[in-house]
Amino acid sequence: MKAQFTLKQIAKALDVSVATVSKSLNNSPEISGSTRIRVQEYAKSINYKPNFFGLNLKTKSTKTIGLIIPSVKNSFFVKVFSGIEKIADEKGYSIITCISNESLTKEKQILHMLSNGIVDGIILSISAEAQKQNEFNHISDVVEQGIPLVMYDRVANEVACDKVIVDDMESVIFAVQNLIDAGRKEIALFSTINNLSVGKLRLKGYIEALNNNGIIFKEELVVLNDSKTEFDLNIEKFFKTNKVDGIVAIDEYSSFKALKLSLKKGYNIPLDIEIIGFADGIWSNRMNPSLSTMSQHGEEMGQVVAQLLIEKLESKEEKLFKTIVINTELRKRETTKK
Amino acid sequence: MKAQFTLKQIAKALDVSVATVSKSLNNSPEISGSTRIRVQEYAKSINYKPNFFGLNLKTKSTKTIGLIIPSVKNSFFVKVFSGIEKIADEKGYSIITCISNESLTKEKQILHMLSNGIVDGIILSISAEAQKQNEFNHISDVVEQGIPLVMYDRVANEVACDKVIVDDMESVIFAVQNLIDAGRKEIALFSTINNLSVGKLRLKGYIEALNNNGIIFKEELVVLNDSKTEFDLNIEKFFKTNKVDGIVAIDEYSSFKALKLSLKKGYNIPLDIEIIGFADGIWSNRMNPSLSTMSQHGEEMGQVVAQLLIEKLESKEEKLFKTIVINTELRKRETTKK
DNA sequence: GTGAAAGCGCTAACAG
DNA sequence: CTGTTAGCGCTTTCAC
Repeated sequence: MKAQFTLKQIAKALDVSVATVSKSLNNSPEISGSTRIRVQEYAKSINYKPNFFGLNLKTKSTKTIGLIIPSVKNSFFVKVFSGIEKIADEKGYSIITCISNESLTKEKQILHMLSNGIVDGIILSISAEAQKQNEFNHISDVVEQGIPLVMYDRVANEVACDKVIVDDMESVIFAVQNLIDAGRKEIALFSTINNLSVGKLRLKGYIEALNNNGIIFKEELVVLNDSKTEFDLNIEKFFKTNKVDGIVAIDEYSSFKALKLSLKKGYNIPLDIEIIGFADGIWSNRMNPSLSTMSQHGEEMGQVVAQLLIEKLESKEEKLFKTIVINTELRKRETTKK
Repeated sequence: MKAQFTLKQIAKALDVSVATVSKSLNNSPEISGSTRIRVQEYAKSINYKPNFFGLNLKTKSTKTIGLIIPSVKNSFFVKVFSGIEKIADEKGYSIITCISNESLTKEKQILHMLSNGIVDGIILSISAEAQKQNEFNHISDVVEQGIPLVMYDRVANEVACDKVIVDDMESVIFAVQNLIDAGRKEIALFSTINNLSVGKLRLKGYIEALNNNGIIFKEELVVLNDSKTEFDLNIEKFFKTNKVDGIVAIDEYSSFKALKLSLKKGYNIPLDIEIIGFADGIWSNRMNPSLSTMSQHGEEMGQVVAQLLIEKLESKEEKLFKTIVINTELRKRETTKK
């Protein structure tokens, strides 16, 4: 790579000092109009760009945010990413994106890598493995080191920091209540994320909703798994042995399985059975029939997360940690009745 | 943010010089075993991390790659990203991800931002706007500045650099031939990406395939658009006035529209009509019926792209520019006959 | 074996 | 108004 131009080179070319060049380019009033313009024009003509490292070594702020995503296979995270990127861009921040791939080891590596001064702050959603093993010290370490950190969606109470979450429990209560109000009696719950905090909260919501309506919880109507392969087996069995008139599926994978297998079983949707899933809106719309979902407002969540972090970065005062809850919303499509 | 530990602090704490600390941490043989170990252990105990900027100001290499994605709404790019990230991670590189949102202005900004030394090399797929306006000077500038750059999927012949593309024309020839071989006579082509080079190549493939089989090209069987809203209008009209027995849809959006509207029209798929799309595999599978697609191997493409760039970064010699073509593959699902 | 010193590109306090 | 100087955190050459 050819060397970039430096202040020194400009200074020599124009026969002024480095300081003069620096000040001119920064529009310092100390410098006379004429030299300022002369320097600026020359800099422009050679396409001068201040070196990122020289710059930051001094100023300490990099205007860069580290983002850790558990998986890009999950379209929710892609949406959140998109929201974060939007705000970051507006505020002049760049994003270094890292994928933990649900691995604890990888998550630790990334966090270590990001805490060398390359980013001003970090945005993080916890990997499945870390949640399963309840290990969060690597995250607390970063916080204690003084790097502003915001957790989203998958958070850990054990870590003292800002958080942005979805009203997981309430969202499922709402979904189940909706089916009950539509006259449904036998409502199943599907999940492939029972290892995640959000999965557990959503299950709680299901139980609560049944309780609220005096409906007895039936173990056989609940298919809870950590993995897709396991789920695939159980769900086939489920449809063979059970007859239900409503399904709430609390993650993307189980949502589409619910739809596919209901069709396969010959159910008329939404007459015989109504389904409410948790899944990407665009794709839910593309289905036949289109799938009703609890929208988690992924993009909005990303925007809120980014705003929260940037606020923190740009205000000096140590504020207390906030937890912001994003409300979900039922998007009725063709798998529920009007 | 609390200050990171620095060499200076370690030096003071251990009552040695900064140079000694630096050398010890870098395992220089100049330093005696005992001090080396003493320094290393102390550094570890305080969780010392070398400052990114101090480091790079001297060495120049950042082990960071800049990635420019036109849109994350397109799952193909998300897959490519995932492949790039995988290889980068393996080779110890970080990724700075930027989204141009199909905007030329944004693309220019990003490129400018990335060429200040923060990244060792750049990976880029051109925005729709740049392709439409045939403006690539901002990209050539970067290349001329000496920053290694690899373009993927949406490339410009005007820019001299490494490229990774898909066999767009051949893939459509293959898809159309497949339908013809299955006895289909009236084959439509749907596109919402007629502004992109890949869209034009795919259209060419369609025409070529018809030619190869002595079938006359009928303008009315082709729905070509730049935008989704425009396409939505035209496609409704299309299904009202035409009867076809095969569809090749060359982008994700038109693929699912083809499926949805064929079902709506009451076609029996794949008996009355066969459909081959270009779309994300996972979601194609989740459809009812599942959609047959030309798989573009997004993840593999990403891996190839990353490998190509990193190879370039790590070899001194100026190699000639390569163009690597990734072969597509027909994934038969339920919208084509066995 | 260890340390002093220069320098990477930039900013900023201070002198002139 | 302009220039000198020091210093950010690190590596590296060269003395000691």
